[in-house]
Amino acid sequence: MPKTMTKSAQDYLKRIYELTECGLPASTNDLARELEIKPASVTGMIQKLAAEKPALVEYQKHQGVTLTPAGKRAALEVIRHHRLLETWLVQTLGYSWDEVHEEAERLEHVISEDFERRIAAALGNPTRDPHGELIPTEDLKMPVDDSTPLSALRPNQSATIQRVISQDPNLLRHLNSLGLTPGVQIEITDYSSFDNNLTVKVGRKSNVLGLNITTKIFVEIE
Amino acid sequence: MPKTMTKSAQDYLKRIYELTECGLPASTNDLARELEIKPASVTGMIQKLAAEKPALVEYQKHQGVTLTPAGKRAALEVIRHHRLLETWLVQTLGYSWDEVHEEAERLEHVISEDFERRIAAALGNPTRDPHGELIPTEDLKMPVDDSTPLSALRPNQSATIQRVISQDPNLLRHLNSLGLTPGVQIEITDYSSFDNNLTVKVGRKSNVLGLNITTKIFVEIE
DNA sequence: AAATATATTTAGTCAAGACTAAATTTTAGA
DNA sequence: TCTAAAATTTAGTCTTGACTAAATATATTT
Repeated sequence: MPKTMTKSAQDYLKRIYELTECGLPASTNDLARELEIKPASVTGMIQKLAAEKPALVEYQKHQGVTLTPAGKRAALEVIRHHRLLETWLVQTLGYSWDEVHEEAERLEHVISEDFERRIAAALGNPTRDPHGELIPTEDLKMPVDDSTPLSALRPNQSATIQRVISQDPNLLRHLNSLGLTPGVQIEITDYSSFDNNLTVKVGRKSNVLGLNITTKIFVEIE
Repeated sequence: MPKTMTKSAQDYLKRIYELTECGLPASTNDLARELEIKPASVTGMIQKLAAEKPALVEYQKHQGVTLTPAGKRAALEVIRHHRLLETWLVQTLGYSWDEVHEEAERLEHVISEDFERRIAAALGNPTRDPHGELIPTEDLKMPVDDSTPLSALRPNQSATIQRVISQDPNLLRHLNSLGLTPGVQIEITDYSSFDNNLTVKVGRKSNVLGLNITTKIFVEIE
């Protein structure tokens, strides 16, 4: 049996950041699901994070958690590490975008600020990672993203793929085989209001995509 | 006060490997000093390592520890990671040889075998790290080193520096400024039997070096 | 060989971060 | 509104890897 994996404060903060991006506090249950640990364990850790000298989270019993400014900075630091690492694994070591997540997930906690600056510089201070996710800046601000879900497009609209929200290797490989990766130009040629399927033209090939996929691809409309 | 730093089994095995390279078992006290923890803590961990399903260390009360074959493989794995990482930090990110140790010390525990293979390949499967230390091979054998301490040389002998045994950034920077780095050709021009100082010529410059330094530099005699 | 000094081990604590089971709160349904 | 379901928290346990203090074993010195 797999020995119980312990999560760092960094893991909690990163997940809380993700879960609260919509503006709502993160619930204990959601956090537990994301972190793959039991809700009771989450409650315990959250109480600790809220009690830190500069509190990292805002917490009221039964009301969920949000990040304090200090907690948000810590979260963005880890996310910046993660996304720079993914970019760098792809660019310099030939990883494909479906292989990088796990490796970055471990490295993100141990690299120094010096290392972070060196890879950022070596990569030319990229703004997006291989999935198209925005990389927090060195002063720990998250750039605003104004992309639209592909599912919102309709026939005759053209767009450029900005980001793909998935760490599932199978889906990523599938999308790669369809040519649906960040930076690629696409055109909508058909729409079925019955099942919400979109027909998307990439180059000279067309693919019919269901909602399950089109909500995970974000584009910039042209 | 600094919170108590916990060491992994990998740290123990690596230190035990280093301490037992001379052929003798490693003592509890020596290990405790290397790991910067208390001897009592070492005893506890060693007992656990000796009790693992395939034992990682051979241990008899009051007699010190040695590595079992399984423990030795684990140690060489970590050492390979460390040395490949140091090499790679220097070659691809512009670290200097006095800056790499700390970073590699953290990264060595979290990189995957895939990552290891990728950097090894990208570096052309190097045999030595930036300090000239031999890198264990992929099948986890430590190559034999036949170098001689510089302190053993006498006037009129020429040699090539193979390795420098130190992680002290100050000493490393000093040696770098003297041009005494792995690969460099040197010649002995003088020897003082009074204080064991050697005069070493590098290029057209000569430096008088004391025993404290000449025992840390290993060379191949020509 | 005795006596002290040094090294090592044992015993008992502590903190982190997980878990389970039970208690409690909140939310939703009738 | 009252009750059942779902979510959350509390209480108490476990494991890991440190620590201190005390006990014991080995080494050194005379």
